[in-house]
Amino acid sequence: MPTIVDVANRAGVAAITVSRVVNDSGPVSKQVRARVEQAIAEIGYVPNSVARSLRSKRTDTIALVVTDMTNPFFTTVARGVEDAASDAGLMLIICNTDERDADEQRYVRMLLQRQTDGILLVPARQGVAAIEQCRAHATPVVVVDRRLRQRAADVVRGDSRGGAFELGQLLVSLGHTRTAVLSGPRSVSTADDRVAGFLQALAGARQPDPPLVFRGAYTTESGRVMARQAMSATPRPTALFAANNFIAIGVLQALEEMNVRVPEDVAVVAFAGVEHGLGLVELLEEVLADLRVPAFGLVVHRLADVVQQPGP
Amino acid sequence: MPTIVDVANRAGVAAITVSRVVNDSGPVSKQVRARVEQAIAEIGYVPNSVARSLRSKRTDTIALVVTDMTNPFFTTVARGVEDAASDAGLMLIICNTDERDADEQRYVRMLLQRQTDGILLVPARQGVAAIEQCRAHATPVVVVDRRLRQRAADVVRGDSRGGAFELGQLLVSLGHTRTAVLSGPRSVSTADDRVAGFLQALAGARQPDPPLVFRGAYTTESGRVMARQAMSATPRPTALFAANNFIAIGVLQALEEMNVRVPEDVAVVAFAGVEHGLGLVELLEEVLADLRVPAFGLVVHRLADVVQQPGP
DNA sequence: CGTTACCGTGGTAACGATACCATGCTAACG
DNA sequence: CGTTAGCATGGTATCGTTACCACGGTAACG
Repeated sequence: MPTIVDVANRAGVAAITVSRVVNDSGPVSKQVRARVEQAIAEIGYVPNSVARSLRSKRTDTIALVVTDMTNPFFTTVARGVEDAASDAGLMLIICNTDERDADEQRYVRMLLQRQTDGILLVPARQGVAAIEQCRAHATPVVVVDRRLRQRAADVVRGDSRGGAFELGQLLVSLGHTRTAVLSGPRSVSTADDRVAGFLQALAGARQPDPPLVFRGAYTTESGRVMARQAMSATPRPTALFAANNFIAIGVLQALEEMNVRVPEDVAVVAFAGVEHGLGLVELLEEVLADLRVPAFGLVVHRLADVVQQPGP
Repeated sequence: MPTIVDVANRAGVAAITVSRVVNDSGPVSKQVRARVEQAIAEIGYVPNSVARSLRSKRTDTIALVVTDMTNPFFTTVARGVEDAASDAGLMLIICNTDERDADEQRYVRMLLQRQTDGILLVPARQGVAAIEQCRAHATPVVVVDRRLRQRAADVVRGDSRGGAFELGQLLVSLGHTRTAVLSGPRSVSTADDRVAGFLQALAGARQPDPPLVFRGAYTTESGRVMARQAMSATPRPTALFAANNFIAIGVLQALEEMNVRVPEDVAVVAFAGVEHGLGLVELLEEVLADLRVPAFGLVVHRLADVVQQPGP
């Protein structure tokens, strides 16, 4: 593989001059530039970003660590991030943690070793260890789609509580008297917030029977299990609220297996639509646009209702 | 950020010895190993993969270039690839070309500069330029989900023609007499193959009216347009075959807008299910397992019916 | 005309790690 | 006891690029 020195020799200049031509990073006369460009074309020189990164300390690479990129919400987020990254000349590494803390930390460690310029993290739980690692390495992190107990990092997230509140109100307005919320793991902030928002909406409506609360995982399988539990309660719920799309799929599967018709026998609503995430995608695109400039420690948070300010 | 030399100084050994401890790449006595490990812990040393890659010429990074990761088929593929890569200690970069040759080439150029160890490519068209670039750079490429005219690279793909043939047979067996196939762009092999397989199934069934063929893009919008065109043909088709999931969504949207009921008024089938891709995902996982060992020039193709052997 | 200022170019030393070769030392063996 | 083998460790060069500093030359300016 030809190197910058090969180009330099062929063009009869110094390596640094070739570098100036390639990166447009200094003054080069028209003639020399032409000679260098010709030499590059002739020997098929491709600059080596690894060597460049070693000197410049920038890899022009960012990472998105999600729980599962198969979830359409995260797919949409990832696509938005990739578009923005691409516009900024960055490449995107994607990692799936499946909500496992150990994998999250393993990925973050690998990303730090690679000198990734910045990390967008959807923490499995609270992500404290991972965030701490990044901080120690002076690598910018932005937490996506999760609220943090400690204000350890900048956060960009959708409004889980508000969305769940609205869905709860919707069920109330439809006249449902016995509802169940089927949510994700404890200490995952979106799962907590969706339960809280839902219960808040129901609390105002003085129902004869209190809403049922189930906590499982953000998976289809868990959705099935919780749906069966919910439907065997007395009195039987007339409406189910699935806290994410996978749970919703599991719920629908279980109901079909049980020959329960939707919506005739039971109503199902879900915090699932990608539309809930669209604002998030746009926000992330802006985050990335900023990010380009010095680094991305200085993310500007724009929307107070969907965004949590970083700690002091 | 502490370097290997800092660790070495603190432990009172040479840098190379620290390297041996970190990578387990040579004999180190128990005592020295302990001293080094303590020094690493004390100063929080994190190895710099960029420097390592410069010497070792391996980045432990591969890339997946798809047309659109939002497409559930590619999402599934990407997830499978990421799992396999992760098991092999590799990280995964994802790129979206949106079927644009220019973006494909731009991404491949960037990936080559970064010394990516291997590229999984879903070509926008035939991908000749991109494949040629990789070859010139001696970087392994595997083409995914597309048939190539020239046998320029190893290929792993699903059976578009066979799948479409089966769907065609299904419609025939249901008694449909006028069908339409709504497919993707010309010279995209899956789009061509799905038309061909479908027509082949219909050809055996001597229909009163020939099947209609529409070619657009693999997008929702194009699906809507083609659906409207198809439904205004005389005689009106009794069944539509959407060649991918986005076209299928567009078709269903258009039919709803037109107040055409599915399946009462018109049947809709689609080459859309991720299930069509599951075998592909497993194959890719095996490809990656192989890849780990020397590089991945030597991909073993296992399934004659879904795989095309590389040229000599 | 002398000074300042910048343009164009190059030399050299890093960046942080590892490949390669060398060396001292202990253990095993006939 | 001498020789061989191999373990444990280190020195140095190198991967390909860019940061930093230096330097000659020309143009602008008072």
